[in-house]
Amino acid sequence: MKLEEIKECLRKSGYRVTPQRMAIIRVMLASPEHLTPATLYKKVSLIDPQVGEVTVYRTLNMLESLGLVCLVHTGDNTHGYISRPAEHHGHLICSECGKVINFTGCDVSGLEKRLAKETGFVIQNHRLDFYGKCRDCVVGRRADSKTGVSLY
Amino acid sequence: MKLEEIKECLRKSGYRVTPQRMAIIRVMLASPEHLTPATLYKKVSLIDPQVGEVTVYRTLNMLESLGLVCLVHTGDNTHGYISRPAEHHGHLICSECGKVINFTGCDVSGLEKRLAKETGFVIQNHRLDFYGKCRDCVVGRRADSKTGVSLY
DNA sequence: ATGGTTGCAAAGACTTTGCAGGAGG
DNA sequence: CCTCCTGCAAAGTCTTTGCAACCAT
Repeated sequence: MKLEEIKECLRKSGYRVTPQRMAIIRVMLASPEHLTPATLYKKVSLIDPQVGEVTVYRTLNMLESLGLVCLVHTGDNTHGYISRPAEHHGHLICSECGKVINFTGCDVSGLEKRLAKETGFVIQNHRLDFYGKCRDCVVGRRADSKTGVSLY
Repeated sequence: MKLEEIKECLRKSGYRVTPQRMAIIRVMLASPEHLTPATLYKKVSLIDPQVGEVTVYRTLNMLESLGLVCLVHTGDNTHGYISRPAEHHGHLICSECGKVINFTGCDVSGLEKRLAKETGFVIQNHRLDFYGKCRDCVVGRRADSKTGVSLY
């Protein structure tokens, strides 16, 4: 999703477009990997030291309620957010460095129908995540994406 | 998994079998739904008021590291644990009352192979969760499983 | 102008840790 | 008997809230 579209989405939903929010969204869009609130805050601070950590939390909550970002759980009781592509997708999560790769084409509609029938659930959404080690971590090079604060 | 098997598993792993741990495990086995640490603590307190909340946390961490319980995320930044059946399974999570139903037969091996090839990931595990409303919540009756402290 | 937003500080919720006494093997 | 375990309290971490000033519209 483009920055302009997101601005439109905010305005339409009655939210204001502020420099802080734009800085946060810009960092999210530029990051292929998931970002914890703390990491996001550090990255945002690099491009706009004026943004407070509280605003990061508030903005993330707002973006999630609008469906513009997506919550990703990474196994060890931590979680991060990633900007949501237009279509439904799943995640490939590296348990070593925390890298998250999106993928599409997770067709589970057959299973979904079966489960709805068997359980009476009205299914609204699903999440399919794979956990493992990414190429870099398998060969030993340790990507620093978890702790690093580089902007991209 | 049966209580006796779990005892065996603890002993084999060098952990001791204590009344506190048994009380916690018994509650987990008796609960079809996921339990947050706080809820689990309340339920355990009903059958053994001597067990401290800290022990619940420590025991959950131990059980998870042994793979005997399974962490379930329930959307709104909360999480719970559920005892893990022998075979791999996914979850059907009710966003209304928090009920969790396990299901099996989530065959995603084709997708898994494709992703491993495309990304170089070594995939070790996956999680497939469906979110929606359970039969009870759809028809309006509100199950009290989220806040209730009844033992079963 | 005016009502949503921000940053600070503080409170709140959740989880882990240090330590002395106690219990399992 | 030795080591691991427990409970308490305290500390630590993460997230939310109250409030006055600020700013987008």
